[in-house]
Amino acid sequence: MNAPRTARARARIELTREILSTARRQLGEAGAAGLSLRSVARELGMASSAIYRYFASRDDLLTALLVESYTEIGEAAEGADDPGRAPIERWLAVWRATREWSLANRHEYALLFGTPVPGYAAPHITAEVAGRMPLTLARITADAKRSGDLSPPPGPACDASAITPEMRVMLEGMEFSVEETARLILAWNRLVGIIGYELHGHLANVTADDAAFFDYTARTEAAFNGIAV
Amino acid sequence: MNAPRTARARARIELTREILSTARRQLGEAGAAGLSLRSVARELGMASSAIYRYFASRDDLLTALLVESYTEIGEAAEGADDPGRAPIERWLAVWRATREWSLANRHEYALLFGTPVPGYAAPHITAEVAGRMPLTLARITADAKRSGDLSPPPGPACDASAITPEMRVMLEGMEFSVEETARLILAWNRLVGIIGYELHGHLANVTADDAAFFDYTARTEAAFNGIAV
DNA sequence: GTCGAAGCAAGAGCAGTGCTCTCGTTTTTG
DNA sequence: CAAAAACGAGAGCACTGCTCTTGCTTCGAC
Repeated sequence: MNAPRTARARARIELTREILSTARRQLGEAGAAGLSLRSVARELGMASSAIYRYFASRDDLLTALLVESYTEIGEAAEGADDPGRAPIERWLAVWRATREWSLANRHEYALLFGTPVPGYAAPHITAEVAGRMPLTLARITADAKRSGDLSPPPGPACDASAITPEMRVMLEGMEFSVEETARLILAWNRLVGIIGYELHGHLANVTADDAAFFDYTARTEAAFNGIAV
Repeated sequence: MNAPRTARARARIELTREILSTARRQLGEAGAAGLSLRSVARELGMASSAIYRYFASRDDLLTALLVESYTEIGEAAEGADDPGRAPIERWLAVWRATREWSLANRHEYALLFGTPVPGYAAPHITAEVAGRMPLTLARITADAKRSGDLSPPPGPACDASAITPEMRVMLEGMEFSVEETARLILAWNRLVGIIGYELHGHLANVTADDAAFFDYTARTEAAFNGIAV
């Protein structure tokens, strides 16, 4: 950890933070489409060209916000998990915390799981931080399995070749079967998907009580993953 | 059906079609973000301002493309369904057709199920046409139930108040229970969600054989809805 | 048929965008 | 102390969605 030695270096990280935070605020207000580099610069009282000393492009700024958001949703999920409680309680808590973060940060959710705005791939950089939320679900399932509380219902078989070896590495030490891994992937996909449906209005004329239906979904997915009520 | 009487009226619907089709092409190439009204006008050899005689705004054009895409994905799903076959075969065929349409029209998929680009709600206009794809799944399930082939596994209960009465109306005549309805909603959500994951790269380091994992997902969801192998 | 009204295409223009380049100024470094 | 690197500001480019005005064509009622 090298501390900033010069005053200029200190000012740089300070200004970087300020740019990021006002960009975050504008993202929360107008969404990714409404986030304007010039507007951020205007708010900070600097020339728009000066921003480019800190972020190479608008997409770079968005990527920074992407990483920040992944971290936040990961922290929300992890923070809601209390390993001392029963698996189903832990499961529900994490699901609810993820939903609540998403409802409170819908534009950030859209940035993470919506349409990839420009064309950036955001590759391995976010792989670490993007895994925190789904890993929380995996940890709960692994703990339940360790204590013998995992009783998944029967279902279709999944070919082992359908899942990457990287996935096995990511879940290292949890000793999941192929089917258990596949079901975890589906649970993660479900959690993101059902929130997306709620946020994007696809449940508008379908669901009357979104929170209740979300809870039903969470319990359904818990049961599918073998976590008993 | 009033046929266009004047030459002007005929030219109008003709030009409207041309605008829509070149806009659709540009959408397929560059995505919704890259769709430019001026560029469409340029390609058609007309002034950009002239477009506004046919579409009140860029969002209006996008909404027209949205309706068109909903129709296409609905037709793809319906067209893949052969009522003479076994429920599981029908189910898989519809799922695969929906996935294939989405892979071939990823920008259109993004328009339908991705981040709502501007701020348009696109309300009851699309409710009819948006329901075609999920209704195909419902019809298969209803047919299976009618012939006594529906055997859904046990699972959490869903409170009836969580689902809207409109949903009951939409599934009129199919006589689904609350749980069956809820599971259908989840199947529809799953189909869209797992395709979105594949398209947006969330499965990049997770899934090795996307088609195989999709089939596994389809079978899983079939079983959850009571459709036997 | 005539003639006013409506429909239409084109162009200029406004406000905004991302991004680049240049030009002084300031700060850091050798 | 001087060379070098970092920096902020401003002008400018090419683009966007959208509006307004200006003429021209077509339509429909008298």
